[in-house]
Amino acid sequence: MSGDKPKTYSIKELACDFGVTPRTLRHYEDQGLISPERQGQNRIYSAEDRVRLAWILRGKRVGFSLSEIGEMLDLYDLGDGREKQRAVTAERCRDRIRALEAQRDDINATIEELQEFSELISNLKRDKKKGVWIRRDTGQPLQKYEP
Amino acid sequence: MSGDKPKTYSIKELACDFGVTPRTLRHYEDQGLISPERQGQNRIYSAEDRVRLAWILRGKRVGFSLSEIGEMLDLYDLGDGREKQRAVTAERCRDRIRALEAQRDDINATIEELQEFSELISNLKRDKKKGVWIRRDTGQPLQKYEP
DNA sequence: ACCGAGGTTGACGTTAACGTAAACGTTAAC
DNA sequence: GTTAACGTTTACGTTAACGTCAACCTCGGT
Repeated sequence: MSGDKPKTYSIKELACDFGVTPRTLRHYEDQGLISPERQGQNRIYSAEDRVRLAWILRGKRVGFSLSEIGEMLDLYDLGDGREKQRAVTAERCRDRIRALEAQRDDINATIEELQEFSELISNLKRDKKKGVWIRRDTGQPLQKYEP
Repeated sequence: MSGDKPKTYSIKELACDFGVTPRTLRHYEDQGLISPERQGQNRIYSAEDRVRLAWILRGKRVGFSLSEIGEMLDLYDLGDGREKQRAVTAERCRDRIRALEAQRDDINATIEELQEFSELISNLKRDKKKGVWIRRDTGQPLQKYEP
């Protein structure tokens, strides 16, 4: 009735859906990040695999290595479920969060500096007499890094 | 009076100040990211070099490659200062900003998911009868990824 | 004179994350 | 039946960002 054909994907389908190559997916499998089912030899990817892959790729975009991503995915598998183990898992989770927050701060700082700089050079003009660059807003001449 | 000894740094000083190795600094120099002065053979790093290095390392932390960082540093040197060139520079700047903002969104999404998950496993408890995990808050059993 | 602590330049090694190519099997189309 | 389009495994190649090591200089101290 409802779950007749849960929609699966071939390796190439899934790959170009996400803008990567089949080789990449096989590589992720070698690293234990995804384990699609098989029809004979061929890999069959499920909707869950899609979600996992999305996670992996976002992990990559924010700068994690494959093994780090592997660890994080392992967290989702909850280990053996013992209390202690779960406490460790939760703590690792929070570590990651802290690292990500620090990274976000870095990004914000970088954005700000780029923003300032972009505005600076957009507002720059030439003082014909002195042959020097000055800022249209403050009228100040350019300090460091004069061209 | 004011600028007597503008404070310089040896390679090792600067390196451990930033928690990297001298080799790393030489490598960055090979890639054209910093060009310290020389006293004979020895490298002498200035305060400006320090700032540059800080920029480089933050660039790394947010996931840029050395060559990308190189391009960004080149931006600061303003090319030859021609109008067109400066327009290009400013646009590239804004491109970078957009990329960084996208990355920040990714980070935020990842943080949120980790947060949710961390809370989930902290609130998890065992249903002795059924031998299954349920959530302390909702009372719901665990769905996907059961251990 | 000698040593150790710092510096230098090669140059080769390593790791991660794939790319690329070879050699092969399967299925659908012509 | 053969060609094309897909898949498979195995294995070597590549790039980035350094690590590591050798072989050397040079300076202040004892």
